[in-house]
Amino acid sequence: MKKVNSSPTMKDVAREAGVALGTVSKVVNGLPVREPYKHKVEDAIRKLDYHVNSYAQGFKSNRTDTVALLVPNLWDPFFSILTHHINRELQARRCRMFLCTTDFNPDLEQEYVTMLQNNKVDGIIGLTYNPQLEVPEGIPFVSIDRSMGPHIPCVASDNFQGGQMAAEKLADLGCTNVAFLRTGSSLNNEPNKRKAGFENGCLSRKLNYEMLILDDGEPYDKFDRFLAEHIECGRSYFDGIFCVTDKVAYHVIKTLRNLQIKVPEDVQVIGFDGIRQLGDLDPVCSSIVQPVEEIAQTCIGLLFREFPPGRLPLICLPVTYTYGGTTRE
Amino acid sequence: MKKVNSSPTMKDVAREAGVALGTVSKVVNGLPVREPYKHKVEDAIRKLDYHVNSYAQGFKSNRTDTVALLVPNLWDPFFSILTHHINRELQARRCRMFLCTTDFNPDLEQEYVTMLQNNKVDGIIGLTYNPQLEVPEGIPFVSIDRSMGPHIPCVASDNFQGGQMAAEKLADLGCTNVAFLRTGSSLNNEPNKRKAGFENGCLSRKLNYEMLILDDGEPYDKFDRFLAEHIECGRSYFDGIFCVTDKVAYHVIKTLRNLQIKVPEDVQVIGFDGIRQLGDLDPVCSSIVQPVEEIAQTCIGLLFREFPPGRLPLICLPVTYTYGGTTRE
DNA sequence: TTGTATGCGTTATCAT
DNA sequence: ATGATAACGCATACAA
Repeated sequence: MKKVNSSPTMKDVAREAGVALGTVSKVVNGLPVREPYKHKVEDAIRKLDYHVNSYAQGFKSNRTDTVALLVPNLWDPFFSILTHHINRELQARRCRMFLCTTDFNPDLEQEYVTMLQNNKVDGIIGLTYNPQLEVPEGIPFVSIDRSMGPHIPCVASDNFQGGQMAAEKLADLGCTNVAFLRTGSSLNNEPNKRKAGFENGCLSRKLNYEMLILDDGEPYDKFDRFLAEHIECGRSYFDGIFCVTDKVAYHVIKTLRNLQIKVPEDVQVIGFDGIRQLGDLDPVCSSIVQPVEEIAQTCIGLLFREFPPGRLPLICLPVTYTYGGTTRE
Repeated sequence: MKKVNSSPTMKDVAREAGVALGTVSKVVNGLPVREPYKHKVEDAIRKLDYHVNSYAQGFKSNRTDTVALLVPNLWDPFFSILTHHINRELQARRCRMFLCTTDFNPDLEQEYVTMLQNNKVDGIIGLTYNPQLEVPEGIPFVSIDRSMGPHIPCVASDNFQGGQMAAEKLADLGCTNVAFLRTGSSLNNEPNKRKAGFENGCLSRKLNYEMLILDDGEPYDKFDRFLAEHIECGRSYFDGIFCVTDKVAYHVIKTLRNLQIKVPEDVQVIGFDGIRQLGDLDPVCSSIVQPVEEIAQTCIGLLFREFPPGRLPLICLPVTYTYGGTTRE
C-alpha cells in the first residue's frame, strides 16, 4: 500500500509529467532539458507542490551546505554580534547554520563536535574553552581566539596590539600611573595577550603600572577593594585604567563614581570590545574595538578556502580605538 | 574500486566485527544485543572510529531532530536573548537548531521557509514581519508576536497588560500628564497592543495623555522635537513618558537630559523589554519586562506538543515591572 | 536473538 | 537529449 500523507517525490513528479526520473532531476537542478519535457515537469512540480528533499541530496552527495558555530552563549554582546555576522556571511553563500551554545562547558563542546561529525556538516567555527577539544580530521575547522595547533587556523583580533594601544592612548591623554584589571586568568587564549601588549606599551611610554588579575570565579568585589585601596584623601593614585572587557570597565566606572572619583576628569578608563548595540546611542566607555565583522568574514573565507593556501595558522586582525566618554578629548 | 578516504559505514563495522549489518544497527541504537556480539561491535566501532550518519538516519526516518528559528537579527538584545533561550531549550531535548536571520526582509523570510521545507526540519519558530508568509502545512509552526491565523499558535508577552501596567505605574508614582512614544506604526502584531493597554490604563486612572507614533523609517529626531515643544520655561509639560521599547527610552532619556530636564525628578520614564545583558549592572531604564525565557519554553512546548491539546492559538504571557533608575522610589 | 533483504529520495552512469 | 538502473547509509520487517 502506498504511503499516504507524505510529501511527493521525484518519482511522483515523473509519473505525473509522464517522463523519466532522471529528467525530473535535471529540471530541478537546472541542467539542460528540451522544452516540451521541461514544461511538463515544471507543471507537475507546481501541481503536486513538490519540494526536493535536501536530506536525500546531502545523503547522496556528502555535501550538506551546513556550517556549525560553537559559541559559549548569546548573552554577551560580543558573541551575539559575532554570531550575527557569521550568520549573514553564510547566508550570502546559501549555507545553513547550526547554532551550538556551549555555556563554556568543555564536555558540552566535545559532545557538540561529535554530534556535528555525525551530522556531516561542511565545516565548524569554534569559539571554545576546552583546551583538549578533539576535532575530527575530516571536517574543516576554524578556531576563534584560541590556537589549536598547526593544522587548525585561528582567527582573532590583534589583542597584543590592542593592549599596547590602550597603554599608548592613556599615555597620550596624560596618564602617568595606570592599572590593568582582568578576569579569567586560567585560560591560554589570544585575549590573554592584551596583558602583554599593555605591559609593553607601559614600558615603552614609561608609565607606572599595576595589574590585578582575578582568578576564575572570583567576584568583581576584589576590583572594588583594589580601587578603594588606591585612593587617598579622596584622590585616586591611578589616573588611567585599562579593563580587559567593556563589561569590567562598566563595573569599574560605576565603582569609581560611587567612590566620588570623576571619570574621565580624575581617572580615564578604557575597555575592550567596543560593541555598540544601540547604534551610536550607547557608548558605555572608551574602548579598543574588535573588528567583529572582519573576524566573521575571515572565518568563512578560511572555511571555504577562499584564501591563497599556505597562510599562517594564526590571523590577527587589527583593532581600533573608539572614544566613548570615559577618556578626555 | 572501493572508495578511499571516506568515513566508515555500518557495513564496514559489520565486516570488521564479523556480524551482520542489522546487529550493528541495533547496537548503535541501543536495542538488546547479546554480549559477545555487542562487545565485538563496540570494539569495531572504536577501532574504525565509526560515526552514524545522521543524514542517512533522518533520510530514512523522516525525523531530523532539527528545529529552525527565524528572527530578524541578533543585534537587538531582545532577539539575541530569545535566541539564546530557545537554543538552550532545544539543546535539552537533544535537538539541533538552524538559525535564520531575516533582517526584517519579507522575501528572505519566505525564502528561508522554503529552504527549511526542503530541509525537512521538524519545526519552525518564527518571529517574522511578512504579513502574508506562506507556511507549509506539513511542518509544525509556532509564531512569536504575530498571530498568523487559527491553525498556527502564537506566543507573546501580554503586551496589553504591559501598556496598562506602565500607565498605572506612572499614576502610582504621581504622574498626571503622560505621553506614549512609539515607532513602527505599520505592523499588525502583538506589541501594538501596548498602545491600547496604555490608553486603557490612562483612562481608568484619569491621566491626561498624548501619543506620538512614528511612521516606519522616520528618524528619532521627531521624538526630540515633540519633547522640546512640550517644554515651557524649562519645565516639561509631561511628568511621565512610556516608550515602546527600552531603546526608544534610552534615546528619550538622553534627549531630556540634554534639554536640562531631570530624570526621574522632573519626568519619569518607563520602557519596554527589560533586558539586562550585563546582569544587574546595566539598568538602562525602568521597564516592563518581557518573560523571554518563558516565551522560549512555551514555543518549544507547543512545537513538541507537550501541552494538552485544544489550547487557544494565542498565548499571552504575563509581564512584570522592574525599577531601573528612571522612575522614583 | 541474529541475519537478510528491501526501500527511503536523489544523483550519476550508463545505454538508448 | 532522454530513460532505465544502480548506488548512497541506514532502519526495519521478516525469515531463520
